[in-house]
Amino acid sequence: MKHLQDFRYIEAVMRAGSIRKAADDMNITASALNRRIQRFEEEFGYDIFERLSRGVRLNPAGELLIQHFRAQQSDLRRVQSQVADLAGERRGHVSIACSQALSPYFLPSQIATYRKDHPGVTFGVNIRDRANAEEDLSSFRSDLALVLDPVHLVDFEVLMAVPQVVHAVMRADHPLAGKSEIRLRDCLDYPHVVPTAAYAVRHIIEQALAGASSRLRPIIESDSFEFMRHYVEHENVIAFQIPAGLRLPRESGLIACPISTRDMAPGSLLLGQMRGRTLPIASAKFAQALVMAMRVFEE
Amino acid sequence: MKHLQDFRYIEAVMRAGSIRKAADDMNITASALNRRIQRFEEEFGYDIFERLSRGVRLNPAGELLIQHFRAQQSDLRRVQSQVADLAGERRGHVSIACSQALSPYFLPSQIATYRKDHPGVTFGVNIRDRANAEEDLSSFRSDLALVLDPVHLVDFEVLMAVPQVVHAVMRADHPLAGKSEIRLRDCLDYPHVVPTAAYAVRHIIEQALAGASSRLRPIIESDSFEFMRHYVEHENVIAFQIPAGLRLPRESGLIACPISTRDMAPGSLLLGQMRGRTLPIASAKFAQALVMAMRVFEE
DNA sequence: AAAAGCGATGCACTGAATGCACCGCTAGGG
DNA sequence: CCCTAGCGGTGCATTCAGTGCATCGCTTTT
Repeated sequence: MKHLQDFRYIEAVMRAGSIRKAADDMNITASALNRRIQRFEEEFGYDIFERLSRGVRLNPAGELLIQHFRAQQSDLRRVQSQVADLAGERRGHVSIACSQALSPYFLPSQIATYRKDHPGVTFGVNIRDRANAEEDLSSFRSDLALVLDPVHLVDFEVLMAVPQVVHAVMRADHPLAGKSEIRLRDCLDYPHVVPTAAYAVRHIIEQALAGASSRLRPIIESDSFEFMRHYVEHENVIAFQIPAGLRLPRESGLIACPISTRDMAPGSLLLGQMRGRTLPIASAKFAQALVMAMRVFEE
Repeated sequence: MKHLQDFRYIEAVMRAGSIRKAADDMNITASALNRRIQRFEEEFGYDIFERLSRGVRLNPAGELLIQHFRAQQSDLRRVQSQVADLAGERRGHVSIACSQALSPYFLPSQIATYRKDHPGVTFGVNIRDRANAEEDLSSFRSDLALVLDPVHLVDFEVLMAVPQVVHAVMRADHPLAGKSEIRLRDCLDYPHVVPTAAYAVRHIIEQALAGASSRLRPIIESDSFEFMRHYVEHENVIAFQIPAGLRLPRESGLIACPISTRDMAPGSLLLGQMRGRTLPIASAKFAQALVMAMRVFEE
């Protein structure tokens, strides 16, 4: 869309940090780009860049403006999607930021199910940790976010929330296997692997241990749940995961067992969007489908 | 802002109903305008006008697009206002749609009070009946609406609500004067003047009389509360008004007396904005001040 | 002191947007 | 039944806003 050209240039300058570099990126001369920005600032009424000796940087006014442009661009896509819908095309694109835990089973199966009914809809899946997912929403990079215990909750409008009790994952021949629930301190007596601090599961465990006498003594810290789950198959250790991130068929030889809620508060798996935003048709419909799917985790 | 030029042209065509008329209005040739619109439709991906033999008309896609443009334009004003605010200019513009009842006393005094502290803020006051006020919000013509019993409440986000018992206004020498509250049927035994059907006060009275044996026999129907209040000074009749629309000093010789709530449900005076919209700083601040002022009508 | 990198600006040029003239079509009226 | 008025659409010449080039003045780095 041509009327957003200025925005594209401004964003390029913001990214590049200098007009000349941005001009190079955008295949235009620095002088032309410079004048575009000067003209825009004049029309807008205020400078949006502060001129430094080594380039330029957005000032607070510019930050506000970028946010406006992003919202506007996203809303235009929503309008186009709605128009496509009433033109009977049934197309659309859904972008979703989600926690790593959901990437192997939950989200793929949900998307596959949805695409059976809506083959024209395409998806963008961005794996983000609990802090970054919200930023994805507010910068309009993702329409939806599916996150365990997000950090700030500003700009995060909750569409659905379900509790997720952390489970201990172990081999079926582990001494603790077979119980209906496990105490956290029992887990710590055995070798265990835990996620790094960026992950909600780690955060929940740390919270549970705050003030307690026991401490984590992980033999492995990892930022990959996939790695940890597979490691359990090799060494008889305990890993931790939430139900929505699990699918353990009998032949895998692994079992999952809930940690007692006496020891540990359940996490909250939240589906959310940017506060106040009207989602494109496709994203809104998919969010609806996710809400239905999440009901299985409700008590 | 130059990047909204296409929008201005599209809106002009929508208003004029034909490209040629719009071209005339916008001081451009019809061919240039025609091509701008064709180019835009191509970029956008869908036609936004249906071509009739006597001109053009927005199709549903166009309606959606216009709504998008209006929201975008309004949001750009908000950004400019916020930038002005952080530039220390403390300027801004507040547009408010309000019921006629509030135009003589309540709103002027509120605005005057506000402008004492914020002399840089300008105002646009649009008198609208209870149906039109909401349309003003959703087309972004007004930032705020202060309305008695609005009709639809779609897109209307309530910021504050206070009850308003309809009062009978009469001369101090009227037979009914001096009571602490009046029954509605007693009013009807005396000559009375009522607002026309577009007004909430009339609607409340009609609702109260639905199914009752008494009926309105107004000697005058008017769409001006100002006229009716002054008419009471000339002929000893009863008029109706809400407290927020009244200010009757002793020397006016008029008194107001509440109609018994046994006869008539109180109306609701609502302050609202377009649902989900982020208001410009100035409007949000003024809304806050109005909310405080409306508290005096709370029970 | 020199070099490198930056934003700003004067000047000539180019191409996208415009204006003009005209086409084909439809609705409404004599 | 034709005829005219009004409409959207289009080919072509023209114009001016946007661009590229060269260069300036400045700051930072070497």
